[in-house]
Order: sequence, then C-alpha cells, then structure tokens
Amino acid sequence: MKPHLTSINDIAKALNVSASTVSRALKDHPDISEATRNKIKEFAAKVNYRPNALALSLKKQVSNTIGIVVPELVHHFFSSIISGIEDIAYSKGYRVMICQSNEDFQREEINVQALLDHRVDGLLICMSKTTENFQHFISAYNNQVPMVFFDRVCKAIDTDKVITDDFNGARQITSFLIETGCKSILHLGTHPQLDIGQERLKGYMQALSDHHIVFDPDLVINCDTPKGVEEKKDHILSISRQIDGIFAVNDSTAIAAMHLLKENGYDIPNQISVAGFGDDPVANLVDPALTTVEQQGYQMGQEAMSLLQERLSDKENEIPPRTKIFQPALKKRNSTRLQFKN
Amino acid sequence: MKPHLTSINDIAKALNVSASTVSRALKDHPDISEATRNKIKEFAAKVNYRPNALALSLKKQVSNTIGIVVPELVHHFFSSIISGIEDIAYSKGYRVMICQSNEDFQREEINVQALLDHRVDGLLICMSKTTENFQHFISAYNNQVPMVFFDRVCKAIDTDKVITDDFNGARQITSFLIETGCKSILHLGTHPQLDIGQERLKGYMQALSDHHIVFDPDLVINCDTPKGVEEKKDHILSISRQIDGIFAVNDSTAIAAMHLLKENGYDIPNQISVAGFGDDPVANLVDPALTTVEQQGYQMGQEAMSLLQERLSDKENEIPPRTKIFQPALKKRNSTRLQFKN
DNA sequence: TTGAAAGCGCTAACAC
DNA sequence: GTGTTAGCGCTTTCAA
Repeated sequence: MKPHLTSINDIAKALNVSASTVSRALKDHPDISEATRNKIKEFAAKVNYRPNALALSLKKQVSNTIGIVVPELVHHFFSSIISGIEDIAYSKGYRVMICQSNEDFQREEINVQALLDHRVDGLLICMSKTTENFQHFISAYNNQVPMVFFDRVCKAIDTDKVITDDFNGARQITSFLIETGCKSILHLGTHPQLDIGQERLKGYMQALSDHHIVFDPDLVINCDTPKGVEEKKDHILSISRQIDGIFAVNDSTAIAAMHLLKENGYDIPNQISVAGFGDDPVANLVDPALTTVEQQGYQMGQEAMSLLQERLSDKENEIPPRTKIFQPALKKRNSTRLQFKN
Repeated sequence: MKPHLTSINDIAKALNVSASTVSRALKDHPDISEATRNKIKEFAAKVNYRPNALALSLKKQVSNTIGIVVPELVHHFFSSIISGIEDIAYSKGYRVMICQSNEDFQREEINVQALLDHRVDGLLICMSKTTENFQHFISAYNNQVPMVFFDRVCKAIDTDKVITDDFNGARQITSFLIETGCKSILHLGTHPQLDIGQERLKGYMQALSDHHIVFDPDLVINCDTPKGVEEKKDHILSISRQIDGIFAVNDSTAIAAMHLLKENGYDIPNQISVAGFGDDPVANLVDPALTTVEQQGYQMGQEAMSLLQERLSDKENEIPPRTKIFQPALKKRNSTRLQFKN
C-alpha cells in the first residue's frame, strides 16, 4: 500500500540530470551551478522530497539514532529521564528509539538486540530488576557499541554511568527519621541483586550505625511495589506495632504502605513516620505529603545523553569511562515528624 | 568507531559461497543442501550474525516499524496507551518509534516528518493541544500513510480513530455531581479547539440541561493543568464561594483544584465536590480519593494498534475508516458526596 | 559543472 | 543446489 515516495532518482529522471547532481544540489555542493541547483531545489520542494533516512543510514553507516531501554514508561522517574534524554538528543541531531523491558529480562534482551539490528549509534540503558545475566550487554560492549547506563547500572562492564548517590540518599533520609524520633525503622527494599537496592540498604544500615542503633534483619522486607505491599500486608501489619518508622525504596511503595497503615488506624506521622525515595509528583499530592529524597530524573537524562554524545564524537576513543553521581536532596514533608533531637 | 558488524557478505567470503546462498540458507530456503545450510548457520551463530534491519527495510520497502506521537509520556494515560500499543505491536512483529510533541505544534510536525523519513509503515497519533494546522497530517494522509488517531483526533481527515466517549463521560459525571446535591458546578476545561475539550464541555452542559440547570458561562474556566490552577487561583477562589462542585477536564487539574480549596479551608466534598476525568492512579491516592471517570488507556492503545495492523495488511485497501469509541466508567470516590436525590 | 560507477546489506528473478 | 545480477535510495570517488 505504501506508495513510492519520491526519491532522488525520480527527481533526476524528471529533470534530466543525474542522481548525483541532484544529491549535490540538494546539499548546496559548490560545484553545482546556481541554475541547476535552483531548478532541482524548486522541484524537490514542489514534490515534497524527503531523504530516506534508512538509505542514508545504510550508506553512511551512522543512523543518528540512539536506543533507550527503560523498565517502564509509566513511572515518572523514567519518563522524565526520557524527556531529559530527548531534549539533548534533539539538540544534537539525534533521534531516539524507546523500548520498555517491563522489568522482564527476556524483553530487555530482545529490545537491545532489536535496537542493535536497527544499527542505533549508541545505547542508553536502565536495567530491568530481573536481569542477572549480562551477556546481551557484554556482547554489545564487545562490539564497541557506545553505551551509557543510568540509575540501574550493569557493574559487569566498564561503561559510562549516571547514577544517584543511593547510599547517601538512604543514609540521609534514615538519619532524618532517627533524628525526628524514630527508633525502630522498617525498610521496604528492592531486589538485592540490584545495585540501587544494595546501596539504599547500606545507607539505611549506615544511618542506624551512625546513631548507635542495632540493625535488625527482621526489619528489612523485600517489597518494592504497591502490589508487593498488598501481598505482604499481613507481614507488614504484624510488625507494625513494634516500629515507629518506615523507609521504602521508592515513593509508590511508601505511599502504599502509608495507606495500609492509615486504613488500619495508625496516625501518620505521629505513630509511624513514612519516607520514600525519588520524589515522584504524587509524593506531594498524598495526605500527609510524603517525605522523600529528590532524584533529578530530567537532569540525569540530560547527563546520560550528553555523555553518550561525547563518546559518539570521540572518534579516537580516548575518553575513559566516566561515572556521574547525582546527589539526592531531602524533601521534608508531613509523613514524618518535624525535626527535633531525641 | 562503530566496528563493522558481520554482514552476509562477510559470511559468504569466509565460507566461499555466494551471498545469496547465505541469505537463502539463513532463512531455510528448501533449495539449499543441508550440508551448506548447516555450515552457514553454524558459522553465522558463531560470529553472532544479525541481519541489518535498515538494509532489510530498504530492500523490502517495509520497515515493520510504526511511529507513535503522543503529547507527553509523563502522563499515565499516554504511557499506558503506549504499553497497549507495544504489546500488540510486538505480538504482530512490529517495532515502535515513540515521539513526544510536548504539546508543541512544531515539535509534532518535526516528529511526524522524522518518522516518515524513517519510513515507518504507519502512524499512531494523539494530537498536541496547540495544533491548529493539520497540513503535516494531511500530507501524510495524501501519501497514503496508514494512520490511526487516538484520544485527540484530527477531524480534518478521514482516518481510523480510537476515542473515549467524552461527551457521555462528562455528562455522566456532571449528572452524578448534580444528583448528589451540586447546584452550581465550575468546569475547568481545556482548549476549545480540541475535540475532547468541546465534547466534555458539551457533556457538562447537557447534564445541566438534563437537570434543568441554567448554563452559566462564567462557570467555565479554561484551565487544564495544575500549573493552570496555580495561575488562575485568584479567579478560582473568587468564585469558590458561589459553587458547590467542580468538574475538571482531567484528574491532575481536579487534584490541584482540590488542594487549592483544601488549603483555603474548604471541606471536600461537603462544601464543594470535586470530580476529574481519566482515572489516573493518583486519583486513588489523594485524600479524599477523587471521583472520576475511567478511561481505558491500555485497551485504547491495543485497539489503535490493532486497527493499524489490520489496515497494514489490507493490501486491497478495502477497509473503510473506522471509529472505535470507548465508554468511560464512573468511579465514585470520596471527593464527591454519597449518592442521593436532591 | 556534471555524470558514471561502485557500494552500504540484503533479496529475488533468472541463469546454469 | 548455487551463483550472477540488479536494485532498494543515497553518497562519493573518479572521469570527463
């Protein structure tokens, strides 16, 4: 059904010149006489000629397209990262192909492969939660495909990375909970094989130790989605009496936990303080507003794309892998008590 | 820096056969002897051969890629539509290229053009708010590019469309407000050139008229984002004393309005009921939970992609343009009063 | 100032 | 059963 869009050859035939003349005229090659150039340009405009990006990429061996793989677009953090990426990409003349892994390892593999098949010039990746085998990344890396990981990085390969200081963010917010009176803090964490999960857990533990609180492994539950809260609600409620604070690995989980506690008659923050991670816009909309730690998604996206762009123009391959760390900022709101010492 | 990925020619040379033999062997062409086929397949696997999708598309004049243009990924409605699209697309062997217009007409034009340059097989579009000139769509339409509009459609051309019954949704929810006691309902609406804006306004007016309430144009404000609420807060507050209900064109605006009123001491829903449109997940997280109307984004995405797919396989071009209408479902929550008559 | 030819990676009609 | 050739749309030497 696709009608034949007009090509350089069509123009050449119509105007009785050669395809190469048309090609040159269209890009203002100095050799072409003004007369022919104008004639060609006018005709091209008239028939609405547009170069075929596929043919161009094939010829030039450069697609000016970069591939993005994120877990899920529906999360504000990821969609704002993408906006950051896109804005830089556009300004540098790149297009993006966006894929979602849906936190599924296989879909991630397929996506990476498909992007490579489309000969993207580079890859921007945030790993899925379930990825434990890195062969698809390693193989791209070995093929020298420039890539930048963001947020959830692959430590198996030495690439550019853009991350949040998860350890510090978790330490800050846990400290804040402790300093506003919490003594027994439940941590709702994510998959331990995920760097960000480990780091946030470590930050939590560090804050406890900073304040001479003994770490209790029973106060760490692997639960990182609202659905997880629903599934583990009995467990959470069973220990709710012995805790006075919750630090969840992300905002949506924190909010789900907060709702669960509210439904069960708890006063937030007076009986139990709740804190999240990420500063999703919802954090400000729930009641009480959620104390959390701001992750600058948009800026991280910009940074990731900038790193990639630099690498793409680094023909000599002399830039060493870089890691950019974003410091999260504490957002004190009403799901935690006001600041006080002891 | 891109290293030469191994091509069919490389394999052919290495194995001392012709490129066409390799091509045929790889796709199990019956003519090829089992011996050569195995030899080729093994070698291809060994060197991790992957067909170049660009070359394939160029050759076949079919890219198996479809282009999507949405206003903004950060809105749950759009990202869930995209998930619906993707799931169907994948299952039919299509890839997607996603673009954001950021509600900007020019960016929309550029996006459509870029997708066309990449020779996508079809287009899935939700118009930007600021689009008043449809030339970019018309020109694609004239070039017979199959396309499906969803949610915010372009009435200038006769294509497949997937929409919500905005009129009915607005009428339902406004009626519900009236039936639960509201007599003076403020409507926070969107750009009047947008079909969905007009339809929701008409539905609102119809509900008033159904209940013999005189329409007051002063009770319609053009305000369709939280930012808009912030900008027009004086205006909204100035009429807040004379109203007992608000129907906003989308949930985020409704929530922003609700917060504004709460901050100013209003009791929601007893003094003022608030209702939105769309059933964004936040609607359930705010306090009080927002009464709204459910728009089935995921299903709409699935439907849009299905329509497009049918059209793409309709070589004879015999399918007439179709319009699929999704009926929104009222979600009664606590930002409005309980049902009662008068 | 312009054209011819080769080639990017792949496929398919047509030899043999 | 396999090779040759041409061509998808474009660019770029090399010739003229």
